[in-house]
Amino acid sequence: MPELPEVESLRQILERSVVGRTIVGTRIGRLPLRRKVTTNFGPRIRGRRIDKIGRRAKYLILDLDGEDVILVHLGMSGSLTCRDRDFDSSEFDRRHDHIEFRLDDGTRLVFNDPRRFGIVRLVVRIALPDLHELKGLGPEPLSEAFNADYLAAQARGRKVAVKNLIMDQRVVAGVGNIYASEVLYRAGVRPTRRAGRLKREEIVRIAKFIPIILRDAIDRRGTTFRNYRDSEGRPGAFADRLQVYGRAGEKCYRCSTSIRNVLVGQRASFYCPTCQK
DNA sequence: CAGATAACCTGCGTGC
DNA sequence: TGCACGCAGGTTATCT
Repeated sequence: MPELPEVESLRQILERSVVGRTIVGTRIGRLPLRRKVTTNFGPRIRGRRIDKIGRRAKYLILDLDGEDVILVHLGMSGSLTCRDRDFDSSEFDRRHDHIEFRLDDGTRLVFNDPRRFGIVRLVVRIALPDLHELKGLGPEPLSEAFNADYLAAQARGRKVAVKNLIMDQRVVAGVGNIYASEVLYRAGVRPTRRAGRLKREEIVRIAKFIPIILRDAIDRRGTTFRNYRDSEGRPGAFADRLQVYGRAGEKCYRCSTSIRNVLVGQRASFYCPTCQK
């Protein structure tokens, strides 16, 4: 269920805990996931050192020494957690633990995903840019490439609801359902507005708040709405900052109007009918 | 082509 | 308690 801030928080945790560690073995649980991991997975990564942890959109990229990288997507229900050496191995959950990476310091990195919408793929590094998963992704919302002019160009002539536009990974990579609602609340724009009908000033506000909200969420290690936990088992503190998501029927913190929940593109979308036009 | 919808899969909370 | 139902933070194939 993670969006960009949750994946980035995970990246930062792994950067501190597993970079420099060598994979000494793997254990396979249920599988398959949304895509095949690769053939010969275990033998191919045994003995490889994890050199770097990167991120692109909601994808995590574990850089190994040699030519391979491991691409990870958490889907709706995935998690990648560290288990230390005294974690009882009988607690390996064959139903939802799909892959366990055993590291040379005795810890284990476990990919768990009940709904199996996630992806773990071993690919060669040079193939990364052409990879089906990464190919069509839009700019990183925290990069210079994402700005008001760019967003205006993307919105021009489009009839989709603005919320769908900013959740479209080809337009901007990393915004999901929670942060889309939060961004539009801060920008004062209703989620149902047609993208092509937005005024320049509204586009400017949306483009401005996307990185602001995402950065704030990263600083707070993401959002725990239901049961999301970061890789160290801690809930994300951005939950306390949510202005509209999950607050249907509750009062807007700014004007006390009752927050509404409407379906936009089959997804729950929360907004304040007074603060958002 | 853009846009809308269905599908993928499982768990959990709710209401009867 | 049991059960049917709706809903979930994502992506993508397939329709119109």
